[in-house]
Amino acid sequence: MAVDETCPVCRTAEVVCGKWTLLLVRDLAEGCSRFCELERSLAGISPRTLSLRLRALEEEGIVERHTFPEVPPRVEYALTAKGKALLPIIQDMRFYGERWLAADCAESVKSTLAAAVL
Amino acid sequence: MAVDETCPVCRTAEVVCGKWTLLLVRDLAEGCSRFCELERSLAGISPRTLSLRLRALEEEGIVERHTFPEVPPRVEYALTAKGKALLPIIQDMRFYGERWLAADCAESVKSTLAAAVL
DNA sequence: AAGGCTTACTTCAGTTGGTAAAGTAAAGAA
DNA sequence: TTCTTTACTTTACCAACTGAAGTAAGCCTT
Repeated sequence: MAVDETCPVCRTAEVVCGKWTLLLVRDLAEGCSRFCELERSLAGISPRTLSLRLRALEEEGIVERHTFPEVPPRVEYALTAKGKALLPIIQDMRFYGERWLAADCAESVKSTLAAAVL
Repeated sequence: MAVDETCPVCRTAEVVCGKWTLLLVRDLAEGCSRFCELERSLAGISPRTLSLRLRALEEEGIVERHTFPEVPPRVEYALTAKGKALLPIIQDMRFYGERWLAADCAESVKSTLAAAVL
């Protein structure tokens, strides 16, 4: 990616800015732990991307992977402490989305005005 | 992108998860306002990407653009209130980067252990 | 008068990252 | 014997990003 490694914001951006990464962390935090649960929860993700993302996050020490030698195979994923430490970012994103990116877009102007008043 | 529009985290992710977007917002917050300043600050960004990103952020109401009809041309960019509202996310990312992604990678294990102790 | 200077871009060809659809393995159930 | 389930991988394709170069516009030097 060739971004400045001395900047902590850049380092975090490299970890976090892949598509789906933060949504995946959120779902893991909310209790989804299996591949197909995550696949269903992240409607639209391709299994290839989910697989790549999980592997990358595992390498970075953000998720832990536990395999159970059963049939059909069972694999569970969980956040490490390093992964859970990302949750404040997600909480800020939730707040921002609620406050500034209203689901019905006509409201966004109103809320901008409301913000100016507050 | 086909992500769930009813989820505020997803809505924010769509705005924010382009490469460079958050770094650009950070630099705008820190006072960079002109195209070439941003280009220098975001070492490695292509002018095409910077241009596309600025336009997209302008459309989303995150950045304001002011052109001055001078020669050589001058264009200044600034964050709107909606743009400044992204700064807590960036602050969290800075904290995460400092705490969990140490510049000298050998330290990351140590800091994980330190975290477990705290 | 010719050419260089600066800023703020655009254009083009090429690489990287993500998607869609299908395939694989393994063993118990019908 | 074929069907099911889970957790993927494979292949081919498309969209986003990169790097290098080019453009416009007018003041400044030679």
